[in-house]
Amino acid sequence: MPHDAAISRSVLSDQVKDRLLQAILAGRYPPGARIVETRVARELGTSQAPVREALRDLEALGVVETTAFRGARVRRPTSAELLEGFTVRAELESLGARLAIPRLTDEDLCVLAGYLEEMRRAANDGDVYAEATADAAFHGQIVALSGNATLQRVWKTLEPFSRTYITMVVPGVDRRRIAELHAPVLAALQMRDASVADTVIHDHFADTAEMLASLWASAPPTTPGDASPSSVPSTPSEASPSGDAPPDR
Amino acid sequence: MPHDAAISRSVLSDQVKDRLLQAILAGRYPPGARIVETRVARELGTSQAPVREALRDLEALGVVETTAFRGARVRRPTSAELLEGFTVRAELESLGARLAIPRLTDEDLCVLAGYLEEMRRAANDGDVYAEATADAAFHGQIVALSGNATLQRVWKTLEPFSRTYITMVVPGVDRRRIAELHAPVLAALQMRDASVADTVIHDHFADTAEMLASLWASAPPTTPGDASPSSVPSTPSEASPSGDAPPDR
DNA sequence: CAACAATCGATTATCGACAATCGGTCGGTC
DNA sequence: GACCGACCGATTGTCGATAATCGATTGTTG
Repeated sequence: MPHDAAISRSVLSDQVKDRLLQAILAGRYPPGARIVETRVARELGTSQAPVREALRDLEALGVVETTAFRGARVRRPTSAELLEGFTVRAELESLGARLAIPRLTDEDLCVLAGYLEEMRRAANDGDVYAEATADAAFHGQIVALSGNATLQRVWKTLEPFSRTYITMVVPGVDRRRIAELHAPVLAALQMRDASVADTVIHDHFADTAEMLASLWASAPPTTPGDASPSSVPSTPSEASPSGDAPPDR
Repeated sequence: MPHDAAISRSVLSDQVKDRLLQAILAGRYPPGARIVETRVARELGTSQAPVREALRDLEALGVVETTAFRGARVRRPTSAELLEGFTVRAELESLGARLAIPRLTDEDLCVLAGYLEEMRRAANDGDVYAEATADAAFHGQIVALSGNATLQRVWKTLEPFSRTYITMVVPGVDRRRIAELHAPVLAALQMRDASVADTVIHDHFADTAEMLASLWASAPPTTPGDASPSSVPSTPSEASPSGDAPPDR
């Protein structure tokens, strides 16, 4: 009953969107890289139209940024912008928790605990992608359990934006520590204490922000010669990460 | 030049988007009405593509709802959904105020006061559209002054959704009273007291919600009998001008 | 008469082609 | 030699046409 996003995959635009998002999350198309409609269309064997729509969707998600007649490029949020995102997410998710708590069933809590367990496992195995997915699922589940569809809608436009860059911009972080940051949140929900949950969620984001900030102190993500040196190689296209002017070829 | 929303209007999709949004806000295309791409394209003398993109944008704004292969229709949020939106907005805008207060200049406060004055004037003149615009500007200014671009982005995806239905679904409300609901918010900002602002903003939305709820008690917007069929009789000559009689009355 | 399958009209999703626009380069002028 | 304006290649924005899909209708069968 809950799963509704499995069928109707016959819409090309959606498939293209997923492929592109996956490629961005995987590190191809690093921040600042340009995404050319016609080229993607050729590569995927489709027409320009589905790619175009996919890019529009990605723009709504805040993953890419498009300018009229100048095309789309992967957003390169400044560290300040990422922290901003945390501030907003803390507010939204603590609202979500507050609304969810009176409605929580034991089953819901089991699901959340399962995501946390999955995060730990993935962190131990070094499976960055799986961990990011479980992380997103954990936070998303809290918002979903709030029963507030509008909150859910707003949150969904915000989440991929932060997940993208947490996954790739910060290669040196201790993933196990990130996983453990979620434990107090789960605990607060298990106690069904809204006030504690509120505090703990704000702390969660503050801690994460602090962790990122300390990393940036040594390897700021906005300086040239920056991010993801290891994960860029695959595509034939250029995508020189530094200055925003990668003159093609 | 600071004004950036005047130029680059050569993009048809944007023009179509504005036209459609305006038409929806004006009451043509009442909630639940279907919007047919090809028909709109014919009416506006464009191709299907720009209309399609415009609809995608409107969907991102939450104004319309599209299903694959079944097209787009104007969202008809339930009263519960609208209240949900208020809950979220209260949280976002109180965050905005908290962030804005340490940065507020006297000039900023004058601008806000100006919007409030404009609301009062419009409410007295019975200019519903102008009042809704000033209302949106007031709230938007608070969020803008927060200096948090992400917050602003998220808020912008939420606001038209509310505004649409406040403007049109609630014809009988006392607009002057709504305008006055903003006074305490301005006062709190003038005192630069974040805690008071937080309380007052939550109250503002709670009051608005209560006002709407009491109106719905007499004329609930979701009752059966108003469903789309009768009201959208595909009259080939579209949209009888000036208040194309929304279903109920 | 009810249930079901094939068909039809309407509309969306996709395609391939074309025009509009951008950034940059090359040549000309002072 | 520096500044300015017209071409150039590349890419996006728009178009018209076609294929794919949906909902309803109609005809058939028990």
